[in-house]
Amino acid sequence: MQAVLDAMVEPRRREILRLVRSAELTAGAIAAHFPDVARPTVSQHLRVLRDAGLVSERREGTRRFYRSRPEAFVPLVAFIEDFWDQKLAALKRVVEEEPS
Amino acid sequence: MQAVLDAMVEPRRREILRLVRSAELTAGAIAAHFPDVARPTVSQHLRVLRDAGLVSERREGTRRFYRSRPEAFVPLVAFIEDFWDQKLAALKRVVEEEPS
DNA sequence: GGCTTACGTAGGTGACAACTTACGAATGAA
DNA sequence: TTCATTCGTAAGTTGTCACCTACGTAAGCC
Repeated sequence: MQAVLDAMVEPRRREILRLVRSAELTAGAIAAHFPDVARPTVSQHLRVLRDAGLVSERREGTRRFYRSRPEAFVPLVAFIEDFWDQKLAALKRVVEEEPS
Repeated sequence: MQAVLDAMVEPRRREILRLVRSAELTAGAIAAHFPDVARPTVSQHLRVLRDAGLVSERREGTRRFYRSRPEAFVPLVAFIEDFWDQKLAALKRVVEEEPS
């Protein structure tokens, strides 16, 4: 989960995730969406995303296709859902112990 | 959402969130859970969490009580859920266009 | 074999963030 | 008012991360 958060905290990496969430794109196509950033930088972003499991890589000749792996979000969502549960439990305790 | 991620990416800040998710704690009580970190550092972490809306602050005399605000996770969860939806939609398209 | 295309890796730079010690502000008690 | 308690703020240091340019690798084409 640390790796997932490290990857997600960078705005450009989140933008990359949005690009490949419904379509498989090559590294070049992805880089083309960031004219203000050099291509090797995008390569590094893709590596971080891949190491975090947030995207998968498929090689075809010299090209590499990337697409999102939403499964990687599961631990993060579990972490957050824990908060909702605990909050509700705490609220319940308060209500029961202090009837208005 | 950027502020929420910036706050969450720090392991100690996530630990603080866990501490105050089911109980209201003072800054001192929270700092006591991190013997290897100076108290002002915890103060700074609390500020980041507060600015992100992840915790609320209540002052009582010289003490300040903190507790978690799970509502702050909503935009992040919405972002992630978008991926599940798009993934399902993409899968549906593939299935319909390429009947086994 | 040479050349092009597509992409990653290496190494160095600048900015930012987490940490520290020292100090300040505000409340409460003697 | 003086002192202690509780906590935040200020300022400086260090490590990490995003970025760049230069180079390396691997596949396809002439």
